[in-house]
Amino acid sequence: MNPPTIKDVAKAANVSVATVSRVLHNLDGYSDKTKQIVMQAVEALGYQPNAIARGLVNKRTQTIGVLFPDVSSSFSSDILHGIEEIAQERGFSVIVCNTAEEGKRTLKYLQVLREKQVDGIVFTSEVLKDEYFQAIKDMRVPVILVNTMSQKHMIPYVKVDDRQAAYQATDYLIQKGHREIAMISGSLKDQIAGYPRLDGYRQALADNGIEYMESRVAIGDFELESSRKAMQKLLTEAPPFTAVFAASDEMAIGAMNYAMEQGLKIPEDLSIIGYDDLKFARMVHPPLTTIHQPLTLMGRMASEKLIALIEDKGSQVSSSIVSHHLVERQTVRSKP
Amino acid sequence: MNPPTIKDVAKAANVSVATVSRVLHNLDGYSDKTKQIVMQAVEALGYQPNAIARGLVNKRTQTIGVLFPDVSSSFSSDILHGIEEIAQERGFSVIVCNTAEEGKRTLKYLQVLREKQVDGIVFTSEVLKDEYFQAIKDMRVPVILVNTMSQKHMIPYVKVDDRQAAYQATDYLIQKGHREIAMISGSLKDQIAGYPRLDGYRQALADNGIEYMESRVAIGDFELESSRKAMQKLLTEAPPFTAVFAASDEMAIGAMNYAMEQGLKIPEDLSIIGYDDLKFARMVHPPLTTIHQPLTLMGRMASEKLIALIEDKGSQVSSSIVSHHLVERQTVRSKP
DNA sequence: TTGATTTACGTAAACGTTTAAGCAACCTTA
DNA sequence: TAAGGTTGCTTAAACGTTTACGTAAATCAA
Repeated sequence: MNPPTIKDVAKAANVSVATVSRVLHNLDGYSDKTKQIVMQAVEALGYQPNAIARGLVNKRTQTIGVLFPDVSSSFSSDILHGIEEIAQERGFSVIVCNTAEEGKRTLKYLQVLREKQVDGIVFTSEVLKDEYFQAIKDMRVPVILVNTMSQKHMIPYVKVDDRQAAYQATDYLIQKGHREIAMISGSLKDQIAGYPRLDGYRQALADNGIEYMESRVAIGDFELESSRKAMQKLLTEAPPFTAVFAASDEMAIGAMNYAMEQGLKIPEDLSIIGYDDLKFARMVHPPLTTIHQPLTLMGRMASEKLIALIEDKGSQVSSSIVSHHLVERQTVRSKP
Repeated sequence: MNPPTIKDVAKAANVSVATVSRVLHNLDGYSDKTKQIVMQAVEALGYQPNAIARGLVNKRTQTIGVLFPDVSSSFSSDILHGIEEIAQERGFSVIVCNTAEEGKRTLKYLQVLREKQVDGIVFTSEVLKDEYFQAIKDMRVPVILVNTMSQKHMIPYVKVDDRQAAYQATDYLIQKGHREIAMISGSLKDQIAGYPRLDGYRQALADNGIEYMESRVAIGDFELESSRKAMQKLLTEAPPFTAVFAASDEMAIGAMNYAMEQGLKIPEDLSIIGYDDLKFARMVHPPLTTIHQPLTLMGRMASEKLIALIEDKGSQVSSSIVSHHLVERQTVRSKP
């Protein structure tokens, strides 16, 4: 009635469970004949190993936990895709956790992951608060950061160089002949995707001898609605500009839509460049020129690193700054 | 050195493990004083239960597996979000599986889920092949279908009525005064999102006394590129039309972009209605009028049903046809 | 032939829980 | 006071594996 266990197989094959276990694992210590018999019994009973029991003795679950601020975002799910791909290749399962950016939920999830004895954790797109760090440290499993990093703790991470990418985006606009360039930034308190991108923008202006004007930067929250407002503000209050660098694709698109509604033509009247290259960047019209972040690749890399740490404790893995690149589509025009 | 176990707690509190287990589970059979002592020991040692050991004896892992054809799609990740939300509320973890629509991968994943002793499975957006069904049946855990169903097997599912939704989309165009209506459909072999939607379209035409013309339907694969081609074909080969119903948002957007590139104005020259209401439907310009599928809700419902089946075997849960609705944005105009 | 080595197993402990069964001490009740 | 109940525990088996250790038989070397 119950699923057959290794004992049932042993009984059926008239050997001990140790022998069954050994043939199942391709160890040695049995004759070819016994191997045949055991295999037949396995077949006949339809035996499937129980990973829970195995996990108990091995202290390994072949499972990793992944935390996202919002699993349903295009951003997160691309990363997840990469993580899952490698994990599955290497025989690991992944438990997804949606933190909703809430500390309580996050901590609760960390506890669940601990109780479930996951072998490692990847933590994405949020700042690693001290309490999270402590919780993870307590559970003594490796952790990899994706699209975030920690100054305070030496934890391997995978991310692009936001400052440099923002620099490049801005510089591109400048090379295209623009000199009055506005920016729609995320919160400056955001040490990952906020401040550094603004800083890259500022640096690019400086290096090209263009004055930085605070009145030309508006702050959003990386999402659509906020950037419509930001755009409205820029259009009414800022000194004139011919191009905008938005710190996320979603904000770029919000800005673009608002501008179009105001009768501006993109890119004829206004050039826009985004950041992320999410799937919908190429779906909008005109398709968005933007900074590409290789999210799936980042997920894969994180998975690789994590599994390396799990399988070879002792080994040190380093952080990776992955290379972004600018993808030219149709929202930026050359200014004569 | 090793994490403390229930035995360590027992030793520290000078009681048996059974007693510790009971106070941890709020059963009775101990005095208030012992409870205090045990709790103190738990605190002092920082004891955390081991869910693997627990799973072994309880034959319950509090884990469910979820299979997606493509985890990174906006569609899947919205469903996942809903599933995760309820699961976490009810104390379940979710393992994500990306089948990539490959039979081999799917079967491999089903085996992994079996070995990991998941308590239930949700299977989404793909036809449940016989071999999948057999594998799941063999593992004797409940399963819920989302955005798909099985004629052959009685398995509870959660989905919208595709035929009816397509009917409604088409009928809406007709009510808006259109009579020459093209359709960009998915593959007619697709028994879920392909044929039924075409059929709904056809039925709506018929009910309004409009002739169905095969030359006005083009076939795509639900994705962007295919619908550009489909649109091109319609524009060059089909009898003139004033509106298009696309069987997915992504196809609607591809069609829309192609039309705009050809100089058509949306919705002045051509009305378009989509299907899905994915996140980017409101991001494009003009924002897409479309059929809303409540994906997150569907995920939640699936989770609820699955957990009900897990917790109360014996109980029968029914399928749900969830209600879609049409969301009016700006890609359809009233024809005078 | 003898002793050593190898082969082919079996035995049993261990992993960290839950829980049925048992039991001593105390409390009722008649 | 004896029989029965209750309270507050402990003991030990069980869940399904892995694996260190033991051992009998077969093989080998000298």
